[in-house]
Amino acid sequence: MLSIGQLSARTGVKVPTIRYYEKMGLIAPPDRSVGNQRRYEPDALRRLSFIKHGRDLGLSLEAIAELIDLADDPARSCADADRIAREHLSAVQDKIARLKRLERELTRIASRCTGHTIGECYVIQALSDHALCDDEH
Amino acid sequence: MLSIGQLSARTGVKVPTIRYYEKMGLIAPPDRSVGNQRRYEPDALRRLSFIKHGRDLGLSLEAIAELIDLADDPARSCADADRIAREHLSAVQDKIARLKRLERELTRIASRCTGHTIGECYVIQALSDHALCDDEH
DNA sequence: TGTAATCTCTATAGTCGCTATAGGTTCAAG
DNA sequence: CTTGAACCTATAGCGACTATAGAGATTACA
Repeated sequence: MLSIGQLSARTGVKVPTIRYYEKMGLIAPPDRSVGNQRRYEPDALRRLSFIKHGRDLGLSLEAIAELIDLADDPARSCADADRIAREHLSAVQDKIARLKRLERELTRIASRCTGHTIGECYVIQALSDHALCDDEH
Repeated sequence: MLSIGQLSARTGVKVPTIRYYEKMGLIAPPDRSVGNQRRYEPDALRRLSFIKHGRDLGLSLEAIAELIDLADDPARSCADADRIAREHLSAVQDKIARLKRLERELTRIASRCTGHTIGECYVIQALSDHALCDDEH
């Protein structure tokens, strides 16, 4: 039996976050000690690690909840889990593409700075005038 | 004189967002019509476009507020504006690097799916077992 | 002038995924 | 038995909006 602090230390998920996951229905409410403190079965380690792993990969709690449902029923088709992963992958790829455009734009803006006064500052000028941009954003 | 709806249409910033920016102190409270509706000078177009442009580049409202302060005082050194842009640039670059690692991992996970049942699903297995991952995240 | 459609007003609550705080209780070690 | 750490609940805050409700203003047209 683990206290919430031990569970936290072993999974790297902070204590208030574990309680938050419980409230959100991602982990089952555990048994309590006589003094009303949470006591977890070792099994909780696996489930919480699953959640943390998904979060580290950037999945939403909603997506993770869906995957937990799936994982609990090994007979079901894998297609849904696959779909969730692929949808997330394409969201990540979109984000990368957008950030790369921003990176180009910011590099261009920052590199033109002549180091003098605001009146001549390219950063400010570029923000004031969209026409100075390389592409649409 | 522009109504808030006209200002919104011309800048692409939604009406409630304009009011939100006003409450946050990013734009000055405009004059009002007899019936208490906001009426903007054409000048507001420039300021709001500046804000929108910064947001599109991913700057925080705080950073934008700082830049507005700078822009209003053309005699000051450009160094601060340059610093803000460069700091943001390196945050963007960090984000790109992290997302690329996720992309690799997700691609790997999703591509191994055999299309059968959850019991064999690599997506679920990978989430359950960190040891299946290629790198730390 | 009337009326209808659209626009605008304020205030408040919700979004996401936590994190922080306050004020109290329980536990484990010495 | 005492101390100090860990734990409890409930609530508020973060950033940057978005949505809703219920009321009032403006505009276009007949």
